[in-house]
Amino acid sequence: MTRYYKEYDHHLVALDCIIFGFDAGELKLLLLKRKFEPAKGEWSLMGGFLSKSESLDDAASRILNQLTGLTNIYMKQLNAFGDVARDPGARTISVAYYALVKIDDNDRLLAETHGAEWISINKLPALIFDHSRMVQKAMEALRRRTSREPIGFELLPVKFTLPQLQSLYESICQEQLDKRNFRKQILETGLLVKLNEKDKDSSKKGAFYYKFDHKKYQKFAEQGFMFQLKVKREQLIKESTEV
Amino acid sequence: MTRYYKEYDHHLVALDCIIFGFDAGELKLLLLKRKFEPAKGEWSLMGGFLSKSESLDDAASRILNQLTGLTNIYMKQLNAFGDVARDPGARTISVAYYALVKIDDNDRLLAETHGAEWISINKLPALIFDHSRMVQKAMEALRRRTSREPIGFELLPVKFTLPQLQSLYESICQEQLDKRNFRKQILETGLLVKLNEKDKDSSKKGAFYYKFDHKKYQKFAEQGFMFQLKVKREQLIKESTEV
DNA sequence: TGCTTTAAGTGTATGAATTACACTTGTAAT
DNA sequence: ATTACAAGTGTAATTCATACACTTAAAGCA
Repeated sequence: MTRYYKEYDHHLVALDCIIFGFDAGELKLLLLKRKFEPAKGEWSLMGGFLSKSESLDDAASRILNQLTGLTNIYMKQLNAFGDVARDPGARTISVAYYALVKIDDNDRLLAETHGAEWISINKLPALIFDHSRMVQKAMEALRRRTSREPIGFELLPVKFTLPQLQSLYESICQEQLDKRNFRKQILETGLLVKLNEKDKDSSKKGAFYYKFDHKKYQKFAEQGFMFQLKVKREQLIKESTEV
Repeated sequence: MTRYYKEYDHHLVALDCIIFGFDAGELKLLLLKRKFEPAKGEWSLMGGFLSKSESLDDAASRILNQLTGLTNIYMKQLNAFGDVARDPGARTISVAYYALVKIDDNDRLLAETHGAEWISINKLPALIFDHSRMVQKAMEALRRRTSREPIGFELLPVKFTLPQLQSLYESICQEQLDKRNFRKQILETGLLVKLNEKDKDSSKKGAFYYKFDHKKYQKFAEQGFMFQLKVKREQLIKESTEV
């Protein structure tokens, strides 16, 4: 395999995962305290190194799985970060991925055994290296993508209520939405199926559960149609410094 | 520097540049015939390898400069490509960048000495490895970004006419635009300055030259305002499969 | 039992933005 | 002087985004 290009430098390639979850009305990140030097004990994203035999995507999935036990998770590459001194341990290129997971109690347990914690996006501690910048970029990417694709559902349980969904969108956009306009818009897509069952936890009246119609969405997407939630325009414009 | 992480694999890291230009009413890419094995003689993006002492961004700029002699070019990271067998020469991670350049005759000359050619986006040859996929993604990124930021100007001479600008946008969006609506929209931004001079090449009447008001845009951008050209919405939605 | 409390759920009217559309103008060439 | 060609110009119709307030269902408690 390595017959060519012999004369060029070789580099460590890391993967870092920005893992988003939604719980108790808050958008959260799964962070951990670093267990090794350098910067041992400081808050960090979950990361790991690329090995010869795996693709970037595979490596990112493996690393997410190590921490959460989860597979088949919505994951997208964010960006490669390659400043010379970004990691004081060694020259390292890091490819960041963001993941959207449904927080549930099993995963919560596994994460805890790794010393990981779900921390609200509004209360993030300082992170090592350039991890805060990665998080910043991931938030922007998430916002832009959410407005074009129904990825919010990746962060909610299979059954969810409209108030929950709205609250999720509000967390992502960092902005209050009008209840009636939100419901009109989201139901207009025809991608939500109303269930004959209510969530009684958050109110006496109870809110109907809905589920997302993945099959229908699939069909639409294939035909070139895509979901687009219209958040106030200025919001998107502000966030659009990145591709 | 390399005290930590000793036990992990090291990798070749390449940079590949998708170089966009606009000429004769067509959006073009600067491509070259590969001068070395493997895949010698086949069409390829301009690329090179990352060295220990430079950041990804610096390396991408260096590589663009090698081919075109240009500096201070609009360049953005697109994505990292890391399939195990993407380059048959060796396991290589490639970070792709796209660049927007103003094609002019000097650069054209330099590029030619490297065996590079400007080729219309509509007549692209087969490219080596995963370069076609990179180009595909770059087109999508360009489209999305163009609708939010006035980067079209990076592809035109300092002085340009509105018909030229419209033609550029049409090439990028792959769609006909209405002349009156386009002019209204673009002039409404207040970012174009009309010059007292006409381009007579393309018509007897001649079209007034305009230039882009970078300073004014800068001020707007700092205040959170950003240019947004409204291409037909479906267009953008279709293209939004990537971040 | 009925009164209170709480969040869920519902429709319309106004203004803004997008779209569609056709004729006139300026100039060079004949 | 006439022709040919692209540049340049405005308005009306429609669609979309926004703002906004009351009713309903059910639990808890007097």
